[in-house]
Parts: sequence; C-alpha cells; structure tokens
Amino acid sequence: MATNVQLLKDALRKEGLHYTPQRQIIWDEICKTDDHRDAEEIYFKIKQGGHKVSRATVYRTIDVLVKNNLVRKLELGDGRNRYENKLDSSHHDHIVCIQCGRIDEFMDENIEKLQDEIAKKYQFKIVRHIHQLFGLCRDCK
Amino acid sequence: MATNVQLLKDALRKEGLHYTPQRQIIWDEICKTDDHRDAEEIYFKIKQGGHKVSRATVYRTIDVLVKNNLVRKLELGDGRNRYENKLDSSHHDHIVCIQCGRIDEFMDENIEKLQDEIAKKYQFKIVRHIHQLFGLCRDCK
DNA sequence: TTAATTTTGAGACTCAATCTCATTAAAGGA
DNA sequence: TCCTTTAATGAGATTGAGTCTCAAAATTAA
Repeated sequence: MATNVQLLKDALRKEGLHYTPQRQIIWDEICKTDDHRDAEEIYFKIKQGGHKVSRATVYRTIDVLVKNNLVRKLELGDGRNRYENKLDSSHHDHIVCIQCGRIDEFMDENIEKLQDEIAKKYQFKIVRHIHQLFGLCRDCK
Repeated sequence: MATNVQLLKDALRKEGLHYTPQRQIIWDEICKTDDHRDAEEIYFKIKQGGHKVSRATVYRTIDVLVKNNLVRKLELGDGRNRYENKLDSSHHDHIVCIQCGRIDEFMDENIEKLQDEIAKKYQFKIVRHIHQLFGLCRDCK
C-alpha cells in the first residue's frame, strides 16, 4: 500500500495538485479490487466504509487518476463509465457478457500489430483504442 | 429511394408495427448521408427540412431501425450515440480523430478472425463487437 | 364508417456527470 | 507557530442525452 501512496503523490505533484486525505481514500478504494466499477459504486463503497467524501470529489479525483494512468476508464456504452486500477495490469481489452454482466479481459499481440498497421495505412496516430466483444459468456450460452 | 421504402416496410412488418409518414421521414433522413450523426442532429435536420416529427418518435424509430439492422449504432463513449445507415456498407470499425472529430472506417479480415479465436478460447459467443482507434488523423498530427 | 388498436407529441422525468460557490484545508514564508 | 495565499471540498443546483406518460390523432381491419 505504501507504493500506492507514492504513486498518487507523484501523480498529484506532476499535476501541481495537493495531496489530500480525500484523494488518498478514493485511490485506496479503487485499489481494493480488480473489479470494473462505476463512479457511483466507488462513491458508495467509500461512504459505507465510514469515510465522508463528496460525489464531486470522487468524480474529480477519478479524472486525475485516469489522466495520470493510474486508473483505466472503461466505456461500455451503457451510459456509465467503469474504472479499474492499473496497478499491476498490463494492457488488455474486454469481453462483456450481455446477460450476466461478467467482464473478462483479453490481449492479443497480433491484433495490436494489425491495429498499428491500419493506423499507418491511414497515417493515423493512435492515442488509445477500444476493443470490446459483447455476447454470451460460457455460463449464459 | 424506392428500395429504402420497402426496406423500412419490411422491417416494420417484421416487428408488427405500422408504416407511418414519421417513420419514413426519419429513415429518409438517415439515408441522406453516410455521416455518423447523433439522434439530436437527425432530429434537427428533420425539423429544418420542414417536417414535424417529435424527438420521442425519432428516438423510438431509430431503435427499431437499429434492431432490424437498417441502422448501425456507434458508441464513441462521449455520451452521445451516433447512427449510420447500413444501406450499402459492409461491416467495418472506426477510426476517430480526437482533434477534429473526423471518423474513418476500417475493416481487417485477420482481426476478425483473431477475434473469433479469442471468443472460442473463452467459450464466448460474440453477438457484436466494438473496435475503435482514437487518436490524431493525418491532418491533425 | 366504425371500432379496436397503435402511434404520436409535448413535456415531465431519469440518471450519470458536471458545475457553482461558500466554506475549509493545505503549503510556504516569516 | 501563526499568517497569508491558493487550492480543495461539499451540498446542492444544473446539464444533457435519453426515456416515459398519457391524452389526442392516426392507422388498420371489419
């Protein structure tokens, strides 16, 4: 956990922002699980944990964490953004079950390579990408 | 255009819905361009064209068109869904410039194949997928 | 033409996310 | 430590895309 404190401090310093208890609480909460949770869930978990942090601060802090690569923002197109910490996770994309909501992760070097080739062909500089498979998982088929 | 009328009628029949002027106006508007427009844009274009169709009907009709494969829904994760007609477009994914908003289309058989292999590995049945490259286009680099 | 049923439209409503601004807290200097 | 400046926080208002409601209008089949 000590490392996580430093990661946050470094990010905040880089942004010229203060290190505050609220920001630490939020970052801690996000580090607690490897789930893909939305801001509201994170906010309520913090509340349940007995801490008082406002919704606005949760949203604002998550933005900073995303910008500084500590958190990944997941857009599943259902109107709620999800977030996952990037503590020890390498790049991956997502497989989403439209029945039970289960989210798995995948990564394929070859797809990444092909992607880069496509970008080259279009003279496009990729900043980020989204690759999601929606359908039925093993248990819902 | 005659074909488009029939496509709509067929879709509506399949859904057990009535063929109405409003639905035709909406479908016509979507067929007019190959742009990727959001519901609000489509709604205002119809208004500008001198037709009176309510926002609710636009949204409702688009849903029917998407469900029946006449229109493709694009989720770019910016809170607004975009739509494009599928009149003579084969499957493709999107390259989005985060600077100027330009949207290009790409398609790669190999990526599609690799995707299917991943699904098989996870015993997952793909219903749909999203693959989008975000970054800077040729003109914005 | 009528009766039964569906569709439409105006505006209310939802919900995630953002904004406002008065209050509180942090950081650096003396 | 105290003070001053500047930034952060929180409560609640606001936004905006999209959905819902329900009375009025339109469609269809008889």
